[in-house]
Amino acid sequence: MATGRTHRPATRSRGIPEATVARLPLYLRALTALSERSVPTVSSEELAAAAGVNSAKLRKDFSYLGSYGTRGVGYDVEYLVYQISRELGLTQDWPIVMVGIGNLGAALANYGGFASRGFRVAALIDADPSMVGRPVAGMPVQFIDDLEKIVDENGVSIGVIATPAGAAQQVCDRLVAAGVTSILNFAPTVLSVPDGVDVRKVDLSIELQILAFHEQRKAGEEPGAGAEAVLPPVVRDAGAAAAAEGRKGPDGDMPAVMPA
Amino acid sequence: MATGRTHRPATRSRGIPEATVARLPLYLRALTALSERSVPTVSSEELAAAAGVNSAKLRKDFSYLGSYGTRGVGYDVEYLVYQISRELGLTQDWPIVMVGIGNLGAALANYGGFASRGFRVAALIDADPSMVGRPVAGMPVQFIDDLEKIVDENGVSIGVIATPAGAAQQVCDRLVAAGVTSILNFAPTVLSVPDGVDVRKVDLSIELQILAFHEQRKAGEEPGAGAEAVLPPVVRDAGAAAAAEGRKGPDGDMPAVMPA
DNA sequence: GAATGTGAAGATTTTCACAGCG
DNA sequence: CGCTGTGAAAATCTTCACATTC
Repeated sequence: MATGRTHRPATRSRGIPEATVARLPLYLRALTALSERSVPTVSSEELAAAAGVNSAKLRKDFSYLGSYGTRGVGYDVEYLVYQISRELGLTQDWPIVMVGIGNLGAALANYGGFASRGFRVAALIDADPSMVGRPVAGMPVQFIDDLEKIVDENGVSIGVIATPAGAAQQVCDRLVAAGVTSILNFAPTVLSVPDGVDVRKVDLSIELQILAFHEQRKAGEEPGAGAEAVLPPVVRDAGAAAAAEGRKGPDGDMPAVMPA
Repeated sequence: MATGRTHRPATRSRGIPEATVARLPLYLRALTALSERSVPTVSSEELAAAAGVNSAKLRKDFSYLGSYGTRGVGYDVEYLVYQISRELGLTQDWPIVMVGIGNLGAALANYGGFASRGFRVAALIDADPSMVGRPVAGMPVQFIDDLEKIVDENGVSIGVIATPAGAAQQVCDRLVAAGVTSILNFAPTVLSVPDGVDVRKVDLSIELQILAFHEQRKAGEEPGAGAEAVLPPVVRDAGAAAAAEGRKGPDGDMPAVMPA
């Protein structure tokens, strides 16, 4: 590959801010729920509440798409569903392949929300020969040797990686070489891809760690607030570390001994 | 509840920017890998590459934690592992409960990365009586009626929701009432929680939709670049919409007929 | 009157670039 | 000299507040 490396720093998507794009699916879901209840129109205030954002942000977001509302009235639900779907590319059919049909992969394959809304699981692929042929979510698992063929024949451009961390980069390389240009990565690894390939990662343990950070904060804060008794969790044996000389932390203090 | 509502807008965590907090787990993982390979020190450049960020960002992030590096040398791997772990609150033991042991819940329970690094699955809970007692990930599923008791007895402050969307808010309310103050939500719903409770959401289909957006972009762009043949996906029947009057989209044009 | 659409202000995040220390 | 730590600039994102339109 010539210029290829990680990330895509500049290529901003035709004016629509990334932060807005990330919220469009939220709006779409809220709108779909309204649509199913046959609600004809909705105000920015109501829709924002349903989507869990504030109304100014929602209106700003929509302003990037165009003027789809009516002043004094609100937004036409069906119309907006269509416009956002179109913007997100969900009026097309996106065949996807899932690689790595372990616990998580199988759960994802069975997950309904996956299959809905324009995405179609074209194939499930695994490297374990004993998995091959076994039906998961009503579809036989295929062997990884056929990955390139499967991608090619189905015109797949989106791949989902749910393999163990060790296999992820290799699988990723093969997917990319076969023509996949978007990857959703569930393996706890940083994937390196050439320019022009998008990677999104979903990492369960990272989310938990972020929560733990905030949770820790709460424990040391206002002892009256919060819900019920927030009993401070037991302090574990405290991992490992090297010898410190003249380090300064923002707390000022640090543990006198850092265990190895 | 008195003031309670959604989100927590102001309460910035003791100076460390949220964006930085979100990256600390990434650094930690990269550092842990280095540690296992017994690498003693690492430069911001190397570590940044391993974590998939750029080095200026990494150094800035670390500067919020304190001066933990050595100029001309780099960072002591073990020391940094310890400092970041501590900052994230991972030197404590966090008992968590998982509610909703369906496909996804079971997969999560089995997911190793969940149990590692300070998190301990204290209980698996489900509302389906036929699940109760069944062992999942070597642990018997408990009935949802005991939720409050389980949370209380184990001092749980972090809950994971992997129920169907319809049950999520109800489960959330019970968790919060029982004393849980951080929630990781896998159900495709916006959860409403009182102030002081953190919610993080992981949504598989949203991630896919964001990828689809970028994928759609690529198709309409430079037809030479990208990998191999990017065959444009088949256009589906195009969902639903209302009649349009004088709307203007940023493209100027829009479909003449919008199917209902 | 009601609610959108949006400039402008404010806040946060990223990047630059280099002073300062080992 | 090499690499960290960090002010300052740039970019991005959020919020305000109100003119505009139905």
